[in-house]
Amino acid sequence: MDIRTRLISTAERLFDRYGFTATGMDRLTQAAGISSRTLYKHVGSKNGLMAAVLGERDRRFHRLMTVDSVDALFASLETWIDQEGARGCLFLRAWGETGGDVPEIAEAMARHKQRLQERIDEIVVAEIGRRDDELAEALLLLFEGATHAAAYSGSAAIAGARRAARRLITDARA
Amino acid sequence: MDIRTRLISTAERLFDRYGFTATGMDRLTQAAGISSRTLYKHVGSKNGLMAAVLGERDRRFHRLMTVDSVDALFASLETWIDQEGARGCLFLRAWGETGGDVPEIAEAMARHKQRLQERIDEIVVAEIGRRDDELAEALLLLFEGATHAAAYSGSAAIAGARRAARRLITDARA
DNA sequence: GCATGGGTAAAATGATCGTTTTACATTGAG
DNA sequence: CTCAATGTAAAACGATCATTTTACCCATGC
Repeated sequence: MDIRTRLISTAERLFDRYGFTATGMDRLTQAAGISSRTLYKHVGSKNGLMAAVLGERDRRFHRLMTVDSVDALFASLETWIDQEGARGCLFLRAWGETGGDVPEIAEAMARHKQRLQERIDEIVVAEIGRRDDELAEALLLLFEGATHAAAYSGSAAIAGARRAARRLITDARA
Repeated sequence: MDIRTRLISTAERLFDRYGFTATGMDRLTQAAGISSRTLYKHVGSKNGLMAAVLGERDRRFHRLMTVDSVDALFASLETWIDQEGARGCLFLRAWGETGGDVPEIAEAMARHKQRLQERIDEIVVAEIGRRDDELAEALLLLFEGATHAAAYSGSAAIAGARRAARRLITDARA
C-alpha cells in the first residue's frame, strides 16, 4: 500500500478512536510504520495531516452517499456506521477540537457540510420531482441527528430517522 | 462569587471554546484567578473538572428545557444557543475527546442523553395525550440534529427542526 | 493568642507535545 | 557509475502537559 494512503487511513482511525489532540505524532508514526521525517515531508504538520484525513474521508463518505432515495441514503448511513463506528461527525469534532481556529480544518468542515446539503437537495428532487428547501432541511437535520444519536443509541437512531424522513416525504408529496 | 462556581463556569467556557484537551490547566487557573493547588483540592484532576463541568451544564440545560410543548422546547434551544454558542453537544465532544475511556465522563454523557430522552417523552404526552415512542424518537433526532447543524447553519437549523417537529406532531394527532 | 482551614505564589516533577535535525541506507534513472 | 529522491533511525529542540510540593499568608473560632 502507498505510504501516504497508509499514513492517512491510520491517522483517520486513531483520530476517530482517541480524538485529534489526544493522539500524538509518536503514536501516529509508530502505528503507520513510518518515520516522523517522512510524515512531515508528506503532510507538513499535524494540522495538515488532520486536513488531509478530512479530505479523504469526505471523498469516501460522499462516494457512499451518492444515491437517489431517502431509504438508500439512510441505508448508506447505516453501512457507514457499521464500518466506521459512531462517535459523532469527525468533521465537527475536528472543528471543535481546534476551536474553529485552523482555516484548513474549518474549510474542510464547511465543504463537507455543503456537499451533504447539496446531495440531499438532489435526493429531494428525485423523490418528489421538485425542489423543496424546507423538506431538504428537515432531512439534513434527521441525518445529522442520526449521526450523533447513533453514538449513544446505536443503529436504532438511523432506523428512527429513516421512518421520520419517509413520513415527511409522504406529506410533501400530497 | 463562590470559588468553585467560578472555576467550573470558567472551565466550561474555555472547554467549549477551545476544546477539552487543548485547554491546559495553566490557562484554566489563570482565567479563573485561582492557584493550581486550590483547583486540585476542589476537583481532584482534569477529568474530575471535566465531569464537574458536565454535571453543572446538565443541570442548567435541563432547567431550561423543562417545558411542555415542542414549540417551547425549540424556543428554549434557541435561547440556549444564543447564550452559549453552537459548537455541537459538549457532552458528545467530551466523550469523543476522551475516546469514551473515562468512566465519569462517559456516565455524564449517558445520563444527560437519557434525561433528554425522558423530557421529550413527557412533551409528547403533553402534546398528543399519549405515549408515542416513534414520535419521541423523531423529535429527539431533530433536536440533536438542530444542535449540531446550528454549528454551521446557525439558528436557521433550529427553526427548521421546529417546523418539521410540528408537522410530525400534527400527523401523529390525526 | 494561637491553631486550623483555605487560600496564595512559584518551583519542581517527569512525561509528552509537535517539529527539526543529523547521519545513514536503499533504489531507480541517466 | 553516480546522482537525486525517498526512505529510515534516533536524538535534540524548546514548549507545554497534568500534577505535586514547598513555603507562606490570613482569617475565623475556640
